[in-house]
Amino acid sequence: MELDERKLKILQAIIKNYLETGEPVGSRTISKFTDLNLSSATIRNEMSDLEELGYIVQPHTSAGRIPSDKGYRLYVDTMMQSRMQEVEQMWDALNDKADKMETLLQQVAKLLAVNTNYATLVTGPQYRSRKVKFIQLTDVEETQLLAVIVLEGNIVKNKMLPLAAGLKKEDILKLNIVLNTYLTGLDMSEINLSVIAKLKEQSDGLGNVITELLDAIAQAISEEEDIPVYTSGATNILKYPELSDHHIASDLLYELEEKKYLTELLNENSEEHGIQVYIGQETSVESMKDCSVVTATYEIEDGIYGRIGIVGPKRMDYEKVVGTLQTLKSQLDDIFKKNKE
Amino acid sequence: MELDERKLKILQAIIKNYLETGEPVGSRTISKFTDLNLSSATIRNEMSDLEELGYIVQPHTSAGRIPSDKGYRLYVDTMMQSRMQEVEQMWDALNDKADKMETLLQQVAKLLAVNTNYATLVTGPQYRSRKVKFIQLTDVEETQLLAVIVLEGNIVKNKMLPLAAGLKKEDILKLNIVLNTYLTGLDMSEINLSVIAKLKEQSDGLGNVITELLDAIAQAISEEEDIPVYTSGATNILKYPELSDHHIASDLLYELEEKKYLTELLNENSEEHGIQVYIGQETSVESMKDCSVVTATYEIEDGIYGRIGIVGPKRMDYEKVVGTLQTLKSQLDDIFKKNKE
DNA sequence: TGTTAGCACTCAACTCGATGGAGTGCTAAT
DNA sequence: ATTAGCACTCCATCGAGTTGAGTGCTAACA
Repeated sequence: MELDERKLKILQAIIKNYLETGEPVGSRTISKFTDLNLSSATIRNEMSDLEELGYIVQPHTSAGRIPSDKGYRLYVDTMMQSRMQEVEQMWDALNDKADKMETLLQQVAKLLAVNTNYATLVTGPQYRSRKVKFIQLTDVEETQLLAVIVLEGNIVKNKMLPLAAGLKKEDILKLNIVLNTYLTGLDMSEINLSVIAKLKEQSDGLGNVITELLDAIAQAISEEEDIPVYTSGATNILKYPELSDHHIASDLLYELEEKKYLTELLNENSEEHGIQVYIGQETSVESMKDCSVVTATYEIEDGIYGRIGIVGPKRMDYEKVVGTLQTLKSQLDDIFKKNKE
Repeated sequence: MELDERKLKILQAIIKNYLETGEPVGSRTISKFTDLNLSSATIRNEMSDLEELGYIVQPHTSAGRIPSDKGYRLYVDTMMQSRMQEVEQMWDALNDKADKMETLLQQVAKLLAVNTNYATLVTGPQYRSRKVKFIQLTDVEETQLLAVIVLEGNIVKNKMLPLAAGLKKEDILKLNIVLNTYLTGLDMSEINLSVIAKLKEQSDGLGNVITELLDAIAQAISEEEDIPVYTSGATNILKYPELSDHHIASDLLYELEEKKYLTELLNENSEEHGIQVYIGQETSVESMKDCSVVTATYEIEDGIYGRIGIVGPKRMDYEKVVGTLQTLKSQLDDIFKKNKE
């Protein structure tokens, strides 16, 4: 059996209708809903075929049909055209905040959640390992030393260290020079014993301070390694009856709060930079088997990417979601490109 | 009518039992449950009295009784003794992370949530307005200027500024000196026009940079003004049937995610530094009228306080919660005291 | 006078069957 | 190939009846 033009139209109509109502849709509805001018009986025959082909399923006999994962997949793959959205306010709201990465991304997540009524995810940049760009030591008070470490991508880390007694201004100055000379451009794996030895050698008598500093730097770099995931609008999922079931909702909300497996999900197919749609079991995350997840990749710097995504019911408005993600993606790209200039 | 010894015992038994089961408790249960050796009929009479006194209520005729807000209040006020808890792991887990405020507090929230099975809140320090302690400008690259601003309480803020062309090393050095000289020890309200004028006067020709810098400083200070609230274990509330009702849970989870009114709640009675218990309508937050909230205040620095709290069903294990909060509070106090030394 | 046994009464929760409606599959006619 | 018609299925809903927990009241008892 083939999936001809008419079957496709009917399938499309079924999915569209189901997306709106959330109820199984019957043959009579389709008969009226479409402009095909076919009787419900004919539709029934076609629907029977579509079910046999695996695109739709019946929750139980004598109920209407709902799309299967395969049906959604077809819909997403073939029928989706990007729609430009009325997301002007997004742009404004974003530009306001475009300086502090953390706040920005949290803001993006929130914005997206408000606009789509789904739960949203945003990850920061996924560096493999950041390189040190700049280090600065300052004595803030008599007893406190402030270490500012700037990493690749202008990530700034601070660390307060207790100031060893007897460390003079000129010692600090010297340390600054030595540290910058030997560490700039290196990442974690490159700061090995020989580098450390050379550092200590060059900083006569200040070896113990160096050790502490290196700890701080190591911590700063490794802190960035587990990429942060920002979520928003988690409670939106309660708006969809099929997800607000006690057990499902509980698992989902927990995952969105804890973010244990979310990173895995967002790292999946990370070589693919377009828009990804995971339907039902296609996700690797157990708690999301009744949802669909749509993600997009944005570019922060050359070769460094982050992701934005939304989590919602299988019957989500794919067209709109994809459209929104696309515009948001390109806006983020713009912002980061501009920021770099 | 008086609340005699026996009535108190019965009330206590009712509450205890209700805390465990979550079900209205009847006279027969109490008759067996307590060691008073009274028949259910006698208990019934006493319960009738207790209801008249307002300590317990019937959800409907022919149901058992549940504690009223007034009943809980009495219980909390009179019968609660602090219990030292098996929270050794807490201490360890906390000490590991005791350097970065933000992470620490998030960690505390999580720890508390895991230990109590309720939703938890933690606020950072509530300064009125922070004073500037130290400012440092550095040229990280040819085109970028890094401003590090240290505020009272060792809150470090960074801001990247585009570097105006033609700004020389010695200009930056000069700016550093001028800024520190005139701004150290001032808070937002004290940086007025006359100070700004003096600054510009002292930094011949670099007035426009100053303006930008002051913007950055203002932003850094005001960012701290809306105190951050960290939450964890929000999904725990779904574990309690009386809160997992669709509407209630949805409102609660939303509030815990958005944190709109939480700050208000945590600021309430902020002059009172002990443990606070809000039962039902006693909270100012609408969405929490079916919950109880317990908060404790901890000290970060002399006169500067933060708060930890938990949100759960009215039938919460007050004894345990208060105990846990107390030990956690004193541990936090210790950590910050130590950090200061 | 305080306590208790006994009984009638109440009410939510549950079970069960009947009903109705939405939807299907099949068949025969067009 | 399409359609009208019909029997059939199954879920949702509603109401009646039942159950059980719990109360309030009264009368008897220590």
